[in-house]
Formats: sequence, C-alpha cells, structure tokens
Amino acid sequence: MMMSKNAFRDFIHQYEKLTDAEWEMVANRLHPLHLKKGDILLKEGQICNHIWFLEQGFLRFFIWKDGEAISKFFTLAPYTFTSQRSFNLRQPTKENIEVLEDSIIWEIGFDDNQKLMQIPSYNTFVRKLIQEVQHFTEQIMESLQNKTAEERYRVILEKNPKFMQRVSLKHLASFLGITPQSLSRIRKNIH
Amino acid sequence: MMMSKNAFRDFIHQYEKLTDAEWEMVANRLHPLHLKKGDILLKEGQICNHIWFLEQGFLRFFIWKDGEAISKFFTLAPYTFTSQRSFNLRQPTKENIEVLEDSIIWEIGFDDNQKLMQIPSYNTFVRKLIQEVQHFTEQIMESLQNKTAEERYRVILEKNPKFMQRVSLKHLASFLGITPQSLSRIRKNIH
DNA sequence: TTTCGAATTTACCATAGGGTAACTGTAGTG
DNA sequence: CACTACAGTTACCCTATGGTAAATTCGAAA
Repeated sequence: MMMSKNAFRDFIHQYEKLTDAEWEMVANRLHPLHLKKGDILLKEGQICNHIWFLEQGFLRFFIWKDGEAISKFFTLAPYTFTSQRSFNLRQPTKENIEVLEDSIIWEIGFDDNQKLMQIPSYNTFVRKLIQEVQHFTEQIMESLQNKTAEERYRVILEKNPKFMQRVSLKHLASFLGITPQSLSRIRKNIH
Repeated sequence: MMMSKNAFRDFIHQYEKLTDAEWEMVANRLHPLHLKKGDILLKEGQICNHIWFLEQGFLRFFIWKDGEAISKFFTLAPYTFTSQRSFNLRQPTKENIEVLEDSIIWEIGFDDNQKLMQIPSYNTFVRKLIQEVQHFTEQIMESLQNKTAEERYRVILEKNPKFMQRVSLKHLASFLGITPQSLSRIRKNIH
C-alpha cells in the first residue's frame, strides 16, 4: 500500500496554505499507523492523545447505549479527526473508533499539536476544520429533526453514494436512528 | 436595564484569560445593540458580518422548511455566537435569529474580529467556544438518533429547567422534531 | 375591560417505525 | 465439505407520532 506524508499536506492545503518551513515542522511530528479491519483506534474511557489523519481507509465512531453500538459518524479517507472533547479537555472519551477497512493513519501527539498550534496557518487550518465538522454535525441534526428515516436514507444515497457502497446496513441503520429491520424495509420500498 | 462590557470579559475568562491590554483591544471593538422581543437579528439570505455577545435576553435560531419555522438552537444569556458558516465563509446564511425576549447584545464586526484573532488568547477563546458548540450539537444529534421525543423532553426538563420556563411549547416542539400536538400529549402523560 | 388572534389542548384516525422471531444468504473455519 | 456465526430479509403485531380539525385558553392591543 502506498503511503505518503504529502497526502496530509495536500489535505491541509484545501483549508490553508503552509510554507515549506511550516510544513517541515508538521511533517517532523507525524507518525504512521497501519491498522486492520476490526481494530479499535480509540476506546471508551481512554483519554484521546492524538489528532489523526486518515490517508487511506474507512472508520466508524460509535457509542454504547443499553448494550447497543450506536454509530455517530463515519470517516472516509482522506480526512483529519480526533475525539475532540476528550483531546481538548483531557477527559476520558465516550466514543469508540473502529476500523472498518484496512487503514493508513498518521498521528500527531497532544504535546506536539500544542506546539504546532503556535503556527498561525496551522492554527487556522485546525479552526476551519472544526468549523466544517460543526457544519456537518448541524446538517445531520437538522435532518434528524425534520426528515423521515426514508428521506434521510435517500439523501445519503444521492449525496454519498461511495459511502453507501462501503457501509453495512446495520451500521447505517444505527446512524439513521432506526433498526436494521426498518432500513431493510425502506430499501425494499425504494427498489 | 444594566449593561456592561465587562460581562463579556467575564464570559471570555471562563474559557481563556486576557491581559488588561488584550481586553482593551477587544473592548474597543465592541458595539452595543438593544433589541426588542420579535426583532430579527439575522435573516436568511444575509451574509453574517458579526460575532455577537448576548449579555441579557433570549434568542432563537431557526430555518424555514416547507413554510414551517424549525427551531435549531436557543441562546440564553450570557453567551457568544454568530452564524458560523456564513460568517466564516462569507456566504448567505440559511439561519434566522429571532429575539424572544428584550435583549442586550454586543457586536464585533468581521474585520475587527480578524484583527482580534491575531491575539493568541482571543484566538484560543474562539476555538474553545466553537468546540463547546460542537459538543452541544453532537449531544443534540445523539439524543435525536436514539431517544424518543418523550425522553428528549425529560432530559431538557431536568437539565435546563430555566430554559423550559421561557420557551413556548411550539418552539420547543420544533426543536424536539415533533408537532406541538405531540408535545402537548407528552406533557399530559408526564403530569 | 373587551376583543381578536395566537398558543395550547384534545380528539380522531392514519402511518412510520419498533420488537420479536423466524428464515435466508454468505463468509470464514475446521 | 459441513458447521457456525452473523448480516440481511420478511412477517407479524404494537406503539409513538403525524395530520387534520375543532375546542379552549392565553395574551397583547385597543
């Protein structure tokens, strides 16, 4: 599998440009991880100590509720993420991050990130990224507030077809806030 | 009605301390607004040009969907907010901000805020605030994904009783993602 | 205080989605 | 090749919530 730190630079540049010198400082603090399907990157109760860049692969964020795993988000490469609240407030996380497909990940430790945050352009990159995530979360919230499960399913089908091909019905159902049976019925109605 | 810029300083200090000199720079860029119940602070289609600090009062964020006003968030003083996506990306907003109770607001213009963002502690304040908002949004999303309307109502009743006393059933219902009739029925069952 | 419009409640029936369980298909393992 | 485990489907009935409409209460303006 190909892997390259530059994939992260390309990703950052979608938000904010870094000079070569700035990028060097970032690159020096990146460490690679190779994870297999089924691996757990972060587990409930741990304090999240890294920001991660997913170069290749597919991940799922989920929480436990009454013995059920509820999918909160999915992360499709390339993207940058962490367990925000845990990472920033240094608290145990409630989230679990599961590897759904073999993945290449680059990580930056908490202390290294603190140093990098002093670089204005890196700081701006992080802020813009958080704002984008906030926007995604709001969109999901809105669709849960005023769309039916079938409408939400159709929207994903149209807007994220790549994602649909890779996620299991079970995981998608918990993300949509319904049971796998209901989603199966909805699928049948549509086709 | 009492009003004081220092209320904003107190608010900022919950997230990050500013030196007296730093605070002066912020304070010099604050402009007061007095709004009445029913006023619209921001309307769909406008580009949001300010960050606002709500010193006193109560606001509602809502969007139009099929001729219906859907409540997205409520803001109870003291809090700092803007229409994030519109403000940061300089795009027309989809949100409307309505004044539910007479309010005292301090505003900072976009250009002034850009300058203030160069102050590291102010920058950190803003980032922490965005992260907090992200956390609130995620919590709302989660409760919409895996709680019934009645459970969501009970949670608000327990955790935000002050808020419950001030919001109308109609607005609360659209926030919970149900009709006013359903919320009325739920209330009846509980009492 | 009176009046009008809006907010809330109630009632009725319709529908989306849940709970349980049984069945089917399929991938991994010995 | 058989066995197992688990994902997905289907079916049954049930409950939460929606849609419509009408009755009632509340609140602001005259």
